[in-house]
Amino acid sequence: MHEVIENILKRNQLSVTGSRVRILELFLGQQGALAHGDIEKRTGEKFDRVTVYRTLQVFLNKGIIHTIPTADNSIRYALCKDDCAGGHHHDNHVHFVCNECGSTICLDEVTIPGVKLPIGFEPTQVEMVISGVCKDCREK
Amino acid sequence: MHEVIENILKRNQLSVTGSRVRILELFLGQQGALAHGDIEKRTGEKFDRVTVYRTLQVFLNKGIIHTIPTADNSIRYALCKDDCAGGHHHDNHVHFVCNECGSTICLDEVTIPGVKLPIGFEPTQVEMVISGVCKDCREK
DNA sequence: AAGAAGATGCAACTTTGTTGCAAAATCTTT
DNA sequence: AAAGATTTTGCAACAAAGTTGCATCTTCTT
Repeated sequence: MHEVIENILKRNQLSVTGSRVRILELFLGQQGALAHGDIEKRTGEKFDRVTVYRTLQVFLNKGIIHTIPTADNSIRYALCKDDCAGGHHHDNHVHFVCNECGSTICLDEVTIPGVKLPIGFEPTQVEMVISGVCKDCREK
Repeated sequence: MHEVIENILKRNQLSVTGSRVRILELFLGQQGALAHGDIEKRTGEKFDRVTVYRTLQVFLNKGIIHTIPTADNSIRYALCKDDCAGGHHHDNHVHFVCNECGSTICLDEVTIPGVKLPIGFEPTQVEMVISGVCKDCREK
């Protein structure tokens, strides 16, 4: 596990530091997405709020994580699949937000269908967020 | 114009007040979506910040406007088409965010295609946001 | 092991959003 | 058209979220 994390960091020319390792651990340890607040809580407030902000910012710039749009105000972050290059990365899967448990899940296997835009509009990125009840909550 | 606005308000059992009229004017006077900040600026800070928040909240509850999810943190609001009933309204069109001019546009004529979710997931709402370059910016 | 480069924590601050309450505006009724 | 009931508004105070500068501490390089 720690091997994998060091790898991610080094591949992106990032130094291996406590907060970066811990935050990547969190992302790797679950399939869903994390909001800033989640991360603060789950690290046991071990790192400064500012450090978490800056770490996430760095990960975003490097394309290690991506943001997920939500209808409510909160930014969610999720790990990118390996082939996301810094900055412009391709994040063409559907995101699911569960209204019961609040978790956000990347449905990597569900590809976003194409749409035909009116003439003149030139798309560069497509996001699709589906909210409802997730598998785990349905089974309860 | 004012006729139309009064109509919207009365249809929703809302009293006709300065801020409500002005804010609806803004929405009707352009095709895109507005963030809270836009509204404050364009009203010339004539209304209290709190009033704007509360007005938007009321419009949301009545289904006069709807929110648009964005990957950055800002909530955008746009007018609903007439047939949105209070609370649960159907907002099944694609939203477009222009990276040049920053405007958010409802593509009412583009319907969100259906997707097949993995077993167990039960969707209640689907949002689709496409970013890129809008028609107006392309033509420049 | 030492120096350079980079990351962290702290403090102070800005921006964004919320709540309670008194004053003001709107609507209803006569 | 005015009085009273009901809503809405603005203010103040607060809470939460995010940012910046700077000194200190870590990490990386050689």
